Formats: sequence, C-alpha cells, structure tokens
Amino acid sequence: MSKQFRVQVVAKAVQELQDATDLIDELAARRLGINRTDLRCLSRLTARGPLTASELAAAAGLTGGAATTAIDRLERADLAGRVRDTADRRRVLVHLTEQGQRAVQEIWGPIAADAQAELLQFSVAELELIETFLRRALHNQAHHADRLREETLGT
Amino acid sequence: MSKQFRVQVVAKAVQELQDATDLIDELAARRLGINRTDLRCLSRLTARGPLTASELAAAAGLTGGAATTAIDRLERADLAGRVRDTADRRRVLVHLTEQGQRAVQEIWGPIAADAQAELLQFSVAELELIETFLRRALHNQAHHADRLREETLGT
DNA sequence: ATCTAATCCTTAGAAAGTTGAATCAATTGG
DNA sequence: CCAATTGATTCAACTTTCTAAGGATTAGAT
Repeated sequence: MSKQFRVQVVAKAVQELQDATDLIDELAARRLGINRTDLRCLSRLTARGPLTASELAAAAGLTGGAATTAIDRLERADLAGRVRDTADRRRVLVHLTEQGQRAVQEIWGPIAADAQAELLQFSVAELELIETFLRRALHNQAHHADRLREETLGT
Repeated sequence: MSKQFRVQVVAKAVQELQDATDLIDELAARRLGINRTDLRCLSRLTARGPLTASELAAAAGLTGGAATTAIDRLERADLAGRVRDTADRRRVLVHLTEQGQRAVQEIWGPIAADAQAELLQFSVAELELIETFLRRALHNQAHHADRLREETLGT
C-alpha cells in the first residue's frame, strides 16, 4: 500500500464522515418533527445559550423573517420559548425549554458520550496528532472559503 | 493540559470542520448560481460518474419528481445534460457537461490538491492513525444513525 | 405476436420555507 | 421632545419539495 493510496483513503473517509453527520442531522430533525433549519437553531441555542432573535438569525444564517417563523415553529413544538428582555423591551430572548433540553440530550447525548469514550482510547500523543490533522484541515477549508468569497464577489 | 481537555478540543475541532465544510458548500453553490440540492447532485455525478435519474435521486436523497426539476435546473445552467439510454429508452442518463466538469474542477480542485499536500506531510504511521480515528468516528455515527432510525420508526 | 404488468421519467397541483420590503414598537441622541 | 435607529414581526412573491397521476418503454406470459 503506497502512501499516496493511504492519503486517498483518508480523504475519502473524511467525506464519508461528513455524509454520515448529514444523515444524523436529517434523522434527528425527523425524530423531533422539525426541519433542518429549526434543528440548526436548536443546535445554536444549545451551544451558545439563550440568544436574541437577531443573534439567532445570524448564528443560523437566516434572515430576520425566517428566524421569526423558525422560532414560531420551535415554540409550537414546545422546544424553545420567547422571553421579552426587561431592559430593552424590543428584544426577545429565545431559550430552550426543558423539553427542548431533554430532546437535545436524548439525541446528541449518547453520540457525544460514545465519541468521548472513543477518543479516550487514544493516548495523549495520538490525540495531539489528531488535533494537528484537524487544525490543518480546518485551516485549509478556511483558506478556500476566503478564496471562493473573493472570487464570487469579484465577479 | 489534561487528557480530558484534549478530548474536548478534538471534539470541538471536528464540529468546526463540519461547519467550515458547510460554509464552503454554501459559497460554492452561490458561485455557480445554483442551490444546495443542485450542488449535491453535481457532487454525486462527479464522484460516481453518469447516473440515471433515479440513481441520482437516491444518491442525493430526493424523490423522482424533485430529481427531475433539479436536473432541469442543472441542464439550464449548462452544468449537466441528459442522454436517453439507447439500450433501455425509458432511462435517462445524467452526466456532467464539459462546463460542469470545469466548474467542479475550478472549485474543488484546489481544495483537494491542498488537502492532499497537507496529508502527504504526515508519515504512513501517522496516516494510519488518522484513518483509525476517522473509521471509529464513522462507525460511531453509523451506529447512532441506526438508533435514531429505529427509535423514530418505532414511535 | 399481442396483451398485461412493471419500470422509468416527467408533469401537475398542493404544501412548506425563505427572502426582502414594509410595519410597528421601543430606544437613543441631539 | 423629536428624529433617527434598532429589533422583531408580518406579508407577498418566489423557490423547492412532495405526492399522485400520466405517458412512454420494456419484459413476461399466453
């Protein structure tokens, strides 16, 4: 097995991992009876805590209008709730309900737990290598994201 | 730095990599003037060569009807083309046009080249470790995808 | 050979989501 | 205290999706 071949195998595995993640998101959304956009909002709220409607819109890559209806749907599903900010009453803070937190935990908890257990099997030195790999890949992606942005705007 | 901490760092890096990939897809689609669904079709055609309409639908996770209109859009954009199968004239083979191949190459060529160069900097032993990591992660994802599928259907 | 059933793609109509602009309410600064 | 700004929502137009039905082609049976 040549090194060249191993490189290809790794590249393909990265692709497969991304596809698998995509599938999980699809299934998770279906399980909760919501769409992918709403799931993304749920994920952001989980990662970053309560957000205002516009913060959530920015975090999820949505326009204000889309965020409003997404929050409506999450509220109807009892996964998120609105609270008017007492200091600035224009603002609305969106937060996960207890049921929302529970749902997130039920779906992603086991995945995260297994992932953590899996990673703990590696030595510290190995984890460092894996991190290096991921950092470089990330750097590469960011570089090309910039390239695409410039090329597109430049047109 | 504890091992536990390193594990968390790696987990977060995986998440960031997925987000970065998502951003690249978004920018690529915008650059080609198509939507994410059409881009996914383009990607499948690139990876697997010419496909029938129904194969493409399955590969992209679409119904037949949605695939038809997606192919319509790609055809209008001159990125893909239809050819009736001479052996079985019910079937339609969808393939990338020259322009489609060129577009794919311009966008993903540099990314793949850099990724390959990056991977070649690792030793064979290191590549093996990275592959092991990815395989386990993939196995974990597949396992939980099955879990979600069963839980959802079981309801 | 012809008739029937199955297969493949397309079309049509309905449903769902997003966008961008307009609107309403609340806040800030001059 | 009024004008400009900010934050969220609403609304109409557009896009994409799905399901169901239709039309063409093939395969199998009589």
